[in-house]
Amino acid sequence: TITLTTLMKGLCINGEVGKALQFHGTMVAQRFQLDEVSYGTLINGLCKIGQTKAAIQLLQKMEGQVAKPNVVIYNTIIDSLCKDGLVTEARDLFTEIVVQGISVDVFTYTSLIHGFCIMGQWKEVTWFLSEMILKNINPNVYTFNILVDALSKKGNVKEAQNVLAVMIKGGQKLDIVTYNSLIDGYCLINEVNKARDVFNTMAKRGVSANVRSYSIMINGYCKIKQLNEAMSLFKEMQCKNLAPNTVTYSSLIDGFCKSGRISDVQDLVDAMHRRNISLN
RNA sequence: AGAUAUCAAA
Repeated sequence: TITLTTLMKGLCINGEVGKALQFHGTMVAQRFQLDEVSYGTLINGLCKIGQTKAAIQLLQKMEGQVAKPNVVIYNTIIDSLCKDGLVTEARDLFTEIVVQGISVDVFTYTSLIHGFCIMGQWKEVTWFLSEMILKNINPNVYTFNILVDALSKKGNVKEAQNVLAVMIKGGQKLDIVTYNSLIDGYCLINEVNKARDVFNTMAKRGVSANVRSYSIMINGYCKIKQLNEAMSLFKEMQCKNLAPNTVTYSSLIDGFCKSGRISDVQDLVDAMHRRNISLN
């Protein structure tokens, strides 16, 4: 079963969810018992290609099986519903499984909180946050990062900073995603110098910038037309063996275009070709 | 030894 599940996961990663399902069908026809992890793999495969409906159908098929849906499978579906913006449906499913006696966990709450953040439903965000804490399911770095990101995107970096303070007080280490989210928050309100401070502090705290951190900073500088600073970070990242990607180049190209520096744009496009970075 | 949650351009 483990071997077959690994194989199906491989097919899903390759974008061949259809083949994985076919394979599963063949197994079932031969009366081979698949377990909940196998079903979880397929359900996740469907969810990740935007087929939440089909995933739910597969979940319903499980209900008459020996392999019963577990919390991981429900978490997968709840997350997918949230990402589709169907937070009401996600919450209904959550209520239903709690009634069924399934022990929900930090994944369940984190997905729901993310969903309500995306929808801007802050009342629900705080509700689920307090509920999980009451149930002694402690928010982890993923949960906190979602809050930092959502507040930053809203332009509320002050509140985002408060979340960082809570994390530190609770002994939760900040990671690269925490910093990237906050840096982006400052860039979005055009406080690029503040963003740079956070970027520098992060290194001092032993968290090294990744390609995304550089892309965020470069984009911030491009948006305020500080192309020299953008280019200097662009060079710096490459000294650190961080390879700029399509997103990094897009920010730079956009910045140079808007400043009418077409020959610099040409150089960037040439560099992309040389490095086999796909243009989109 | 196998399945689920967080961050960047347009």
